[in-house]
This record gives sequence, structure tokens and C-alpha cells, in this order.
Amino acid sequence: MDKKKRQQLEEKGFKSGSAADFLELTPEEEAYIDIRLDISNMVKSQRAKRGWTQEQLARVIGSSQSRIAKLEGGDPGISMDLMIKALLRLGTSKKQLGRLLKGEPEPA
Amino acid sequence: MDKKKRQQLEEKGFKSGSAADFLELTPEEEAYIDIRLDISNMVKSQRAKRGWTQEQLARVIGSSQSRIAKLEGGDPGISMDLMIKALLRLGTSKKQLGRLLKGEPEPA
DNA sequence: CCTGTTTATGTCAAATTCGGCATATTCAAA
DNA sequence: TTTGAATATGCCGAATTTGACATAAACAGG
Repeated sequence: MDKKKRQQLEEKGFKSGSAADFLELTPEEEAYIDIRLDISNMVKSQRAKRGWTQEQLARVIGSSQSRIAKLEGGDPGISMDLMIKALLRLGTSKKQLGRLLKGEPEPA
Repeated sequence: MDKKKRQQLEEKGFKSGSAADFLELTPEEEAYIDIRLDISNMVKSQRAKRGWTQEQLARVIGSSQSRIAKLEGGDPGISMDLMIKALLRLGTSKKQLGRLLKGEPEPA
């Protein structure tokens, strides 16, 4: 799980301010990226769970397929606002989002 | 507490897509605004708790005092990314953010 | 009342993110 | 392998958000 995140960071060129190496991030920068990846991964899994295509999700939130692809891929050029809107539109509640960030397992 | 949020929405001109009246928001739009207000209010309270000025907080995250003021005031023209960065810099952890969104009381 | 500090509000050009579009790549079904 | 659907990647002008700066308003001590 942590391996997955690391790989997403290495593949994408995530700007880390001054240091290129992502290991030299401050704890806050690390937490910030961590939160983003948590949310983007949840968008991907929730969309799959509902059997929606990226195109479908894009339309219902007034976005485009390419942006959803970038969102789910952890692209840093996607705002958290867009990620949250997508997640909410997939039926995730504020409370569920809270659980995700707390690291609690999803209730069946 | 809910009264506070309502007042923030009325005072600021929060764009609601098509409907001007904030009572006609979809559940997702409502949740989205709710999350934003929760975070901005927490930034305000955490900053106060640490005795920092808006100017100080702005400097350590590379922003400006005016933007922090708008953030804490619930201005819709502030990104969640900036809000999260501010909150993390104030020492709030991902887990604490999760608790906030879940509606759990802050541990003493 | 002054005076200094903090916060609020408005404006600007620069930077970032936006949706849209074309196209490449991946993948599964036939 | 061929075909078609889904996803990934790159680019564009438009829209939004950015930090900065100025200045007003609110607040607290003297």
C-alpha cells in the first residue's frame, strides 16, 4: 500500500519545492501528498465499484475524461477541489472521507 | 455551529452553479461547502490556539496575509489545496483532519 | 482620544488549473 | 489478430487561483 504511493510519486514528477528527491520532503509536504494520493485512489476504487467509466464520471461533474484520468493517476496538476467533487459525486460522504483520512477500514 | 456555517454562506456570495439560493444545493454541493467551511474554521481556531498572526502563518507557507484572511472567512476563491497546506503547517495531522471531517470531538 | 497591531477587503499581473479535443496506449472479447 | 471500448497523454485558450500590495476596518493599550 505504501509501495503503491511511492511508485505514484516516482512516476509522476511531483514538485517538491526545492528538493527533487521526494525523500527530502518536510513532514507537512509528505502529509499533503499523502492526502492527495489517498483521495485519488479512493476516487478510482469507488468509480470502479460503481462500474462507471471515466467519461461518465467526468460528465456528471462537468469535467472531462482526460482530467479524471490524470486525477486517478495522481497528477499534481489536479486540484483537491476537483478530487473532492468527484469523490462526493460517487456517493462518498464527508464522514466516509474522514474515515479514509483517519486510516480506518471501509465498512462493508 | 450550523448557524455559523449558514451565516458564512449568506455573507459570502458562494456560487452555487445555477441556483442562487443556497438552500437549493444538491447534497454533494452542500457537502462540498460543508467540508470547506470545516477546514477553514479549523485553520482559524488552530492558528489562534498557537497564538500566530495571519501574517506569520502566511509567511511559513509562502502565502500572504490577505489570502489567510480570505481563507478563514470562507471565501470561495481559495483552493482546498491552500487550506490543507495551512492546516498541516499548523501541526494538524492527516488523522486529525479525518477526525474533523468525521465530526469527532478533538481530543484534549 | 491616539497609536500601533491585527484582520478584512479590493485590485493587479503572473501562475496554475480548467474543460475540450486529438491521439496514443491498454485491454478484453470475438 | 482484429475490433471496439476504456484509459492515458499532450496541447490549447479560457477561467480560476496565486502572491503582492495598498488601504480600510476592527481592536486593544496607554
